[in-house]
Amino acid sequence: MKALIAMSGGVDSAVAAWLMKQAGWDCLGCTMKLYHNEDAGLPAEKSCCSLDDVEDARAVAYRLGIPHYVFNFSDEFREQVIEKFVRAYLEGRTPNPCIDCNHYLKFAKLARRAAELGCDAVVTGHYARIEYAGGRWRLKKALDPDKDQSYVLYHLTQEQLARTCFPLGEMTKRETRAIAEAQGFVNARKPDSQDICFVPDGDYARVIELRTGRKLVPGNFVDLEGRVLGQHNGILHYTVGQRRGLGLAFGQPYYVVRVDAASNTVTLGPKEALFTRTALVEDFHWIAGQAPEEPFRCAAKIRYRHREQPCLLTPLKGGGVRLDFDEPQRAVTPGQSAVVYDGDEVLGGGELV
RNA sequence: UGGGAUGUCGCCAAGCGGUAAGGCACCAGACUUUGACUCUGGCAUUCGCAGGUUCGAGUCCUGCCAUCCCAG
Repeated sequence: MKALIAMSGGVDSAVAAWLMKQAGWDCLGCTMKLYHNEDAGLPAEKSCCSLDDVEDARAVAYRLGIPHYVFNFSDEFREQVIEKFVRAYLEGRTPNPCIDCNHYLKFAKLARRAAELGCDAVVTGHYARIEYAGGRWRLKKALDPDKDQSYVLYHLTQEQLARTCFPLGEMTKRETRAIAEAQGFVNARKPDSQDICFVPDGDYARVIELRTGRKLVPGNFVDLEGRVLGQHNGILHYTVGQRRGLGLAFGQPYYVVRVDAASNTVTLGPKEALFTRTALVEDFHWIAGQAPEEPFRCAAKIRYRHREQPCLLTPLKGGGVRLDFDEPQRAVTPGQSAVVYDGDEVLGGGELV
């Protein structure tokens, strides 16, 4: 059996490759070139596919004695991830580009490439598990709850799951690092990645300005009743639930409650104003392949770093879903993804409206 | 111009003779394969200005300045 290993240059995918090799697979390593740092006007460092990272991946592949390729997917990445990211912000939403990258690049573009190369499976360093049970493939949370990344994988289909391996699904980060250390991988102590890969310094607003050539338009901060509280620096600097950077003082912390692109307005309010019980999700993708007919109870995550919350899911006409949480949830944010779980299993997900 | 009130960190605000609370904002760090949130730490040698009383004044006295309110 032959596997194509997506090696980012980080420890996780390096160890994933090692594990596959140990399991007796015929391994091919590859690193996707997703963007050019220069596009963001930044030096080539601290990102998931800079030159250094490619070199790290290559070094690990060499050590494992497996071939290593670099695929230039920058066109697809720009069209499917960066442009969508920019569009979302201009419309007042808050995107999660990692989800799109998995959806369109790793498990679509890369998977097709794998097939062309005669590989039976695509392998990544994600912390998640895949199981076949009850007549279908199931995506499940990683055993290590602190590292679980199943949230960003909800777009996977039955066909993709059948041809994907997540060797780290039952590992803890500690174990992963220990293996890397034992194997003498150059990236054994490399820090975990963070931030958006194509926005290494965290200033996403600047990247958007740079890419659109659009000057940000200041507008009003308003309170829940519509009264003007002050001026903002352009809608894309704000996201629902945000506290810092408002520059306004009211005896208590104030947060962004809503961002409205049409009126170029950012609504602010106290913490209590952020809680809502109902969330609407559009274009819900069901991993099993088909949507249930009836409402049912489950648990849903509204953002990456949060524990799923119990709720009632109601399928809607048009492929969407309504989630009614048992407890009001903080900062339901349009553009972020809601992912639904049944215990350890990911049932599917979609974008919050 | 009379009468009243107030002037303490960017904003709000304790303090009432004993040597500047707190909140918000802001900054830094931590956390984090999205944006956020959160957490920890930092942040007025100085109290509108100038004198005076006192061992000692943001706190008392005098004058000035500024702002607000009510008169007119």
